[in-house]
Parts: sequence; C-alpha cells; structure tokens
Amino acid sequence: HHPIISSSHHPIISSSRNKFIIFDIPRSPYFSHTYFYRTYYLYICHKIFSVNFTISHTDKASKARVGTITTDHGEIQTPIFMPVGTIGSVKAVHQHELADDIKAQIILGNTYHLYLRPGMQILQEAGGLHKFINWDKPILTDSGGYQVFSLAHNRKINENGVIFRSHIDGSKHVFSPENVVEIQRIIGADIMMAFDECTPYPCEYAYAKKSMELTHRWLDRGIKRFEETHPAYSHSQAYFPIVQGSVYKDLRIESAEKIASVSKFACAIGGLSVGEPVELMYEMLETVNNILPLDKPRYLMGVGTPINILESIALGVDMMDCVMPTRNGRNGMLFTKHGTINIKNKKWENDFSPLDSEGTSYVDSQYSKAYLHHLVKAEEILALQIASIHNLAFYLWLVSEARKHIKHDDFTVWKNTMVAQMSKRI
RNA sequence: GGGGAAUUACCAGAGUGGCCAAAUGGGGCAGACUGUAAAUCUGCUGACUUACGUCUUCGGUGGUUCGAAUCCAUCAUUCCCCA
Repeated sequence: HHPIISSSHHPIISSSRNKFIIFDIPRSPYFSHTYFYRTYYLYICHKIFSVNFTISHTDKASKARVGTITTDHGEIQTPIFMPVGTIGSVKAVHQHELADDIKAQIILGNTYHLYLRPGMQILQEAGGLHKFINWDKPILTDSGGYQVFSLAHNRKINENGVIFRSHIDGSKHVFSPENVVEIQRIIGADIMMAFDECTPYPCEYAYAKKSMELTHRWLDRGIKRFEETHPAYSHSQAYFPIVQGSVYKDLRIESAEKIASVSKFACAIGGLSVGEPVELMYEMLETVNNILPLDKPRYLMGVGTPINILESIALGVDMMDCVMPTRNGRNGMLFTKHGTINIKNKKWENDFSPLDSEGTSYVDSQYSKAYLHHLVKAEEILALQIASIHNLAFYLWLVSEARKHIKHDDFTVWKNTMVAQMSKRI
C-alpha cells in the first residue's frame, strides 16, 4: 500500500501507452521510457507485493489450521469471517465500527452490483473501491457468479459468458470471464474471484457436470486475462478459482483437482449452502479439502450459520463470508454463544438485561434487549445498526476464539461444546 | 331552535337482502432468511377445534323476511351546516 506509483489511466480501459508517475524511485536518465517504468513497476509489485499465506498451527484432532494471509492492505488472520458489503457498504455499519468494534479484517464487495452502480467510470475516478469507501484493509470482490444463480430469471448463459438484464433499469450487459477480471481490476479488490456459475440445489447431475466444465473453461480464460493484465492501483491483486460440482462427489473431486492444478494464491469452494442438507455440504467440503493443496487458503463461499462456520473450520476451511449476520440482524435475529434470539418476540418487551451479557461489542453491554426490541418495533434505523454490529462482532469473536483454540490444541472439544449450545433458540 | 350525515373486528375503512366471520391498510402475534434485487418476505389475527366444522358478531332494542351488517320503527351517541 505504498504510494510508489499512481496511474492516471487504467491500463485496461485506456490505451496501451499508460502513464505512470514514480514518486520515490530516483529518476535516472536510463529510466526515461514509459515502457521501462511500467516494467520496473511490475517488477517491484511482484517482488514486494503479493498475496501470501503462511500456516502457523495445525489442529491435531481436526483439519483446522491457523494462518496468516498477507496482502498489500494488511494481514488477515485465518480462519476468518468476512462481512459482506455488496454495494460498497456493509449494510447499516460504519467503516470505523467495522474496523474498531467488529474488528473485521477484510470485507466483500460484489462485481455485478458495483459494475451496475456506481459503475466503472466512478470507481476509476475514485481511485478504486478502497478509496471510494474509505476502507484501507483488504477487500475481496465476488465475481457476479452468485448473481448468475440468484438473478436466474434475468440472464442467459452461453459459452462466452452471461447476458444479464440489470435489475435496476433492465439494461442489457454481458459478463465474461475476461471482462469480470478487468472490472475487478478497476474495482481494485485485493482478492478477485473467478467468474463461475453457482448451480442451484437441487441440480441434475448432467447439468451440474456441464456447468462445472463450463466454469473450468471460464477459469482458464479468466486466468489468462488475469495474467495479461495488471493492477490498476498501487497494490497487488490475487485471483481465486472456484470449485463447483453441486452435491456430486465425483464432480467435486474432478473440480477440486482442476482448481488445485491451477491455483496460485488460494482455492475457493462455491455452489454450497444453496439449500442442500447441511450434511451434504460437509460431505462435499471433506471431499474437496482432501484434494485442495494444504499450503493455500480455502475459501468457502457464502457460509453460513455460526455452527456451519465452526464445522467448516474443522474441515479445513480458512475463509468464509455470509450475509447472514447482517441480513438476519436487520430482520431481528441475534446470534449469541447460547443460541439465537428473535428480538422481535414479545418476551423481550420488558427484559432490561444487556443485549448480550457475554458479548464483546460495546452495543452488547450498553443497550438492553428491551431497548432493541422497542427500536425494532418502532422501525428505528438504530435497530438495524445495533443488530448488525452485534452479529458481526459475534461472528468475528467466534473465529478469533476458533484460532485461539486451534493454537491451544483444544479446538474440537471447544467446537463441539459451542455447536451444542449455539443450536438453541433463546 | 332548524336541517343534514354517521355508528362495521384492536384502529382506520369497504361492504347497502343469500356468494359475509365480513375486502383492504395499519397494528398485534409468530416464522423464514447462508458468495445481499432483502430495514425484506410468508403465515395467523371473533370463540371452541389438529382439521372438517360448530357457535356468537356489524351502536341498543323491537320488527319485516325462508334469510338482515344491509330494509323498517324507535332509542342512544358522534360529527357537520344554518340560526
């Protein structure tokens, strides 16, 4: 994150003659040609900046491990939960709350949503998403593959990519493995996701196979474009391929082998937690993680409940994201270490005890259940904020505890206790 | 003092002879939510019953009618206009 170089024009959308200004490398007569500067810049980037992963501890009784991902925007301690900030904001949460109270280490953005609004022009003028939203920690952007799934009625898939209709104004757009790389270059995410098709559940075997093979072909094209393009800003970017294969073991194995063979930085696992029984998800995770390289982070996309998170960590997952703490929080659900609370329920009306007497966030001790119940009933905006901060702080606390217990070699015992008590409804 | 309008479930408010236990909002009570088209969505909301169903309701009382929230009489209450 060193301001060595700034580019006034992005290499992808401007001409090949990019102008780079080098601030703290002494100008020398030898370094006069733009092309030379550009080469030198890329050399420095690859030498000094990259996304790395080191494992510091592996659990003995499970596949859980503790590690550190290094990016130009700082380190990420794994296992980690990543709050979702689709459109450039973790809904109802300020950036300073994310950093200071919730202790988020990395957040997500979404290529599809940011591409539609505010759009590439604004993101580029802003100098990338980090600057635009004032967040100097790492950002991961999803590729829009999930929107291929969730906006299924508004799109057409073909070999080249996906033709979308904007959910905002109905305008027509094309996403391809290539332009999704370019868009994520402009967004400037530290971690870019490959463009995939997230298959629904249930999904016919034949379709799952066809879709997985398409995702693999798209992956090769995406990697090619990733390698022939460069970061638009002064930090490096990683590109994560995604395992697919629905709930079919042989497809998952095939996909995991493919992803393992091409992954440089990490491997993502997609197409799960889309409605399948949770046992199937764990089974697929186990299958996939037996194949994915041990020395690279595994990112399980879109998961999940606090219990899902602990079980996935036990199966060797290092990164997770989910809208659940924020969305369910906005809808009145609070996660605690003793189970879930529906704060809308009448029984909280006159419960003046702290929101979560064992919570780690300031909202837990400073506000009562009765007060949040009232705010929810009254549809006050503060209700959304308090619930979101509480839930995210809880999720981040949960993974930090997981790291602690993995290091202390008592993860499995702790996990089983937590799973038992978190499955209750309070 | 004279004239006019109204009263329907927790609230607002449709319904003016049978398809009405009664539209629709709101409120209330629950539930759902997993790479965010989500501060969203779904169900229930007279009583008893798991349900089928049965019973009691549309200001009060009394009528007309096979049948009344709906028509008639009367009483009560509220609002508006004129003096």
